[in-house]
Amino acid sequence: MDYSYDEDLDELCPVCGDKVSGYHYGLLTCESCKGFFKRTVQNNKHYTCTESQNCKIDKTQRKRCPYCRFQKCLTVGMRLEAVRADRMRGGRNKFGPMYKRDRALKQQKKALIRANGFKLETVPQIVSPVQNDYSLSSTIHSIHAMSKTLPPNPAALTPVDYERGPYGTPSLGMTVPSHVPLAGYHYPSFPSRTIKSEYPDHYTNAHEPVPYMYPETYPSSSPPDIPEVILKLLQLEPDEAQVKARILACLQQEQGKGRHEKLSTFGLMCKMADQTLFSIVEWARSCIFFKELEVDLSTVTAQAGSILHSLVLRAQELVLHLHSLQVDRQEFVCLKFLILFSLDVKYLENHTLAKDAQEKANAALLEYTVCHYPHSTDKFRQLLLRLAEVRALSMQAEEYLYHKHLSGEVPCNNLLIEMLHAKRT
DNA sequence: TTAGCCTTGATC
DNA sequence: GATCAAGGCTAA
Repeated sequence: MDYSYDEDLDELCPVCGDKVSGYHYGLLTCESCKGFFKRTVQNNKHYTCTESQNCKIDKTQRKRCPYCRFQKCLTVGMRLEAVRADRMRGGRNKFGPMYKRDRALKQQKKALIRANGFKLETVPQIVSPVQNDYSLSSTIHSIHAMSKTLPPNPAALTPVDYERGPYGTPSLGMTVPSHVPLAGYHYPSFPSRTIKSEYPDHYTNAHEPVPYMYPETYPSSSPPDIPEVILKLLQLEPDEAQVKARILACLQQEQGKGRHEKLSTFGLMCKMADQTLFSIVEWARSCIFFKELEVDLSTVTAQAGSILHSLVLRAQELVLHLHSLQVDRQEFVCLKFLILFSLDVKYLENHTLAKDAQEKANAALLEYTVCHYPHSTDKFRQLLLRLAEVRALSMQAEEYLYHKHLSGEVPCNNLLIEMLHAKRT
């Protein structure tokens, strides 16, 4: 084994978090998990868990519960079929092209990171073939895919027989090695091992989303005149890295749970939404003016909820619009603040302080935009237009979520439900 | 039993 | 010939 072939080895084993040594049985793993998986499958071992089948598996505790360790191996996507029944050494298996593709994708992402000067949340592993895939990477992957190809309908994926090639045609041209996969191993938790497409569309699609970067529009030598309100708002901006880390930690906590406790992809999306909401609430509470408001929530006119699909599409359109406007950081914090004070709630509408806050922020945004973008006089009007769009969209999303909650389809946290109830009573 | 290192051999 | 993902070996 070559231990220094490229920077992929900086990655952590999805099973135990140890350093990866290369691709093993379908994905990048460490040497010990590779050996463990091989021994388990070759020797047809069956373990039992003395706890509740949700033991935490990390580098220091991976030896404690082989049952949960093997479960995790399967969950993250290690493939039983890659263990050879004939124990033939050397050579390559049919996963070669998949490893190559995965490498290319990682390289592409790294290039993107370098080009944009930021770090992506996660570099996904190869998509797991198992149907009950609860892994964090694949979940994020799924969410990502859903956002690009709504409506999310996993059933729409065409099942591809394992002996078919990556592009949906029989792999006549693909060399099948003389050695055969170990077919005798049956694991009770995965009764159906139908192999889905190894190369879903979202994996072959090279158009990865590029997170929007705020253009620094003023020359570094001469700091611009930024209105005081905007400066205060900038100070209040949450540390994005911290927010990301918290959401990731939360998801990783879910990852550590047993299979029966784990949330579905949609559940994890809700979890992410929860964490994001907490951050927004924290930000709102610390906002100037807002924290001085008296809390007296009132009713909001119910609007017919749109389907999630149209909401997401509209949100994507909105993001594109904002992107094309080249909203910079100063404008962005202003918009955020104005959205907070544009909520369709009576106590805000009738509150003098709220009106003052809106007017000040509006004036500051106008002053800033006109001052810094004298050649795009239309920009301020466009910003306000988008502001109204964000407001309408957020209200519809809120309605949608609330009705879903009432029908029991979406688990929402208490804070959100209290807020939504309060607005209606 | 684990996990680090070694050997093998098909593919590039 | 180089690569690298299989299986094998063995000290702890």
